Amino acid sequence: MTTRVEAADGPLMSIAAVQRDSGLSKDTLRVWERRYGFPAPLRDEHDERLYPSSQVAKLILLRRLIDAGHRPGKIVDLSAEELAGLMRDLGREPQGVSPEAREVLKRLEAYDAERLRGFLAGLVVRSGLRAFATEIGPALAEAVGAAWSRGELEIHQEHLFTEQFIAVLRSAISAVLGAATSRAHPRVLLGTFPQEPHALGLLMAETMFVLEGCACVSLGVQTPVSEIAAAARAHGADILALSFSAIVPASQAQSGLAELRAIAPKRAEIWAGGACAGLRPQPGVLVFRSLSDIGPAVAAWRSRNSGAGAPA
Amino acid sequence: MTTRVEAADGPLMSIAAVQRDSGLSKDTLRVWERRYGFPAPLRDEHDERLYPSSQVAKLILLRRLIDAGHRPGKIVDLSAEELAGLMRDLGREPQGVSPEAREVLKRLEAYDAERLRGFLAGLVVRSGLRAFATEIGPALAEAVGAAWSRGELEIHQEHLFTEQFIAVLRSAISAVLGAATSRAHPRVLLGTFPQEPHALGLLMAETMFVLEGCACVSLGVQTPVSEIAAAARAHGADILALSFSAIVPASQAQSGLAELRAIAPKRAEIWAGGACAGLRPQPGVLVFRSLSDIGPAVAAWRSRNSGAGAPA
DNA sequence: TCCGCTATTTGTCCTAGACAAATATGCATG
DNA sequence: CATGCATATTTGTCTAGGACAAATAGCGGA
Repeated sequence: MTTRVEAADGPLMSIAAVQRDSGLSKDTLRVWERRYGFPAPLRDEHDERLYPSSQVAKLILLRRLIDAGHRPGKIVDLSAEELAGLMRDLGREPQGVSPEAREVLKRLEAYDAERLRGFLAGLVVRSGLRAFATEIGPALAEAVGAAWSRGELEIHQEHLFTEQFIAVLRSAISAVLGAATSRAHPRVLLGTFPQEPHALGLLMAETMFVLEGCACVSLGVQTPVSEIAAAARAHGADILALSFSAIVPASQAQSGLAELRAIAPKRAEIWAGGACAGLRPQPGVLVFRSLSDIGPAVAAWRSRNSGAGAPA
Repeated sequence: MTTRVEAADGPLMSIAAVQRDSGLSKDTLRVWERRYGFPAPLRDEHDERLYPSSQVAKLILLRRLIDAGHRPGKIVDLSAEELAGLMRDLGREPQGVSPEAREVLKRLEAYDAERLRGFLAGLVVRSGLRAFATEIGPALAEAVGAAWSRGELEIHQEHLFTEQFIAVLRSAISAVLGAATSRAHPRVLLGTFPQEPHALGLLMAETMFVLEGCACVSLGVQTPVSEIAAAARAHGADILALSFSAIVPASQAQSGLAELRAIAPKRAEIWAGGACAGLRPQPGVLVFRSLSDIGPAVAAWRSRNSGAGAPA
């Protein structure tokens, strides 16, 4: 009755394509349809679901709001306008963005990659790499994320920011690396679990370790737990540093850490950190709330292990 | 009857964890069990599958062989030894590896990240960035991939190689970038589809465009098709460059390209390339078989569009 | 205000059948 | 002998609704 004809509002997508673009699993898409009546895809001649892009757009919006703490049942029936309103409330900054963040957002809106990169590089030079990696950089990343949830930026602009940020951090790291550190201690192995595709947190952590003069090896993102343990043996790592962004469910982070602790060499400490909310310490696993804690922790490690290469 | 007791050979994994580590979908895991009798996971008290790590290891091996062209039904019943034999046949290099590749493999086996990076950086300096990005680099990547299929390297060593390779390429790119290119033409937007997490091919392509003096903006990996189109408008892109590794099913690459062609600005050309086997040209989409074709293609673009900023 | 218990919500897992898409095979033709 | 095409097989993804664990909210008491 009230169902307006929605066909022909753009291409129709299969459930697999919607899973890709929305990040909601096929199971979830089907169970929402059963429970809430949304999404309500069309069907092809073989009864397979075909999602109009308007519904996909709403699903993506719902996904963002759920990640931010809303519950599916409460918001699934809201209209597109109401959802947009929630998004705006969400990204409202606590106490105004910094002038640096304003500048970054301006560059992103103009889609000016080159100046954005120059600006970020300038920030590193002016404030120093340490302050950039611990304070300024994370604040910028958060401001960009917030602007995105407010709907002021599109995903591709966030991608653009991430790319430039990574480029700037990488080149700063290799500049610091000039002073060789291969025989330094502690030997740090960095990585993320397979669920975690975000390289930015990992790179900021690497920056901190490099600044402390540690011997760093990064495995990059999405390394299976068993491989991290194997790499730890091969590298003779003293510390395994794992990065978790907010998208990783705390439960998965915890169980992954427990598994890693079980199979990693005993002499290697496990240090975990990142924006993931429910991250808690467990036996043999340290949790870092802030990147600036890494420096003191490395110093503490060194005084603990000052006797020899191997701990007591 | 012949089922040996396999419990307690390491931690047991849920179907979701196996999907992560093996890359086989839950649906596939269940249907293989039904059809071939493998895998044959244990069950917990709620009848949920629990995979012993020996079976997961075999699944990962099967996955690699299938990616390389074997058929599931033919190899699923083979023993671990027979599968290992197939892997070795697979990775047999056509005509011996280069001395450079030997050096790289040696460094990887010793897990010596720092020297590996130094060696790669030295190669760039000695042979020049162009030769490195088109010839030497891809050959090294292939040699590492082959060594991995032969079972001589572990995944974490491949990760390590990729990390160092990316670091070296990035710093070379930013060195070239010193000469500002923001107002240069063509304006190139680079990215990959959501199915494609590999950054390396994209980075090599970016290197080529930067060397040609194009104004490059990379969105990084895994950008949804609709966002690539939106970014193309914002950036005023002349060329959209998409990278596809072998893991992307050709069908998905083709349909994604068709969709992109439909929604991207008409004035933007679409250039696709990479190791993906079934990649074929389609109306409005050029396919590049080799990175070294990029240079001439850019020159051709320039002579086509020499009149004004906008094409005819 | 904080903690612990119970109720509700929500995502994931289950089965087994169906069929599309991808690949292989057989056969005819140049 | 190679090449193209039609048919057969293999393989992955989709379907349904029920079940239940895990996550979260709400309530009551200290």
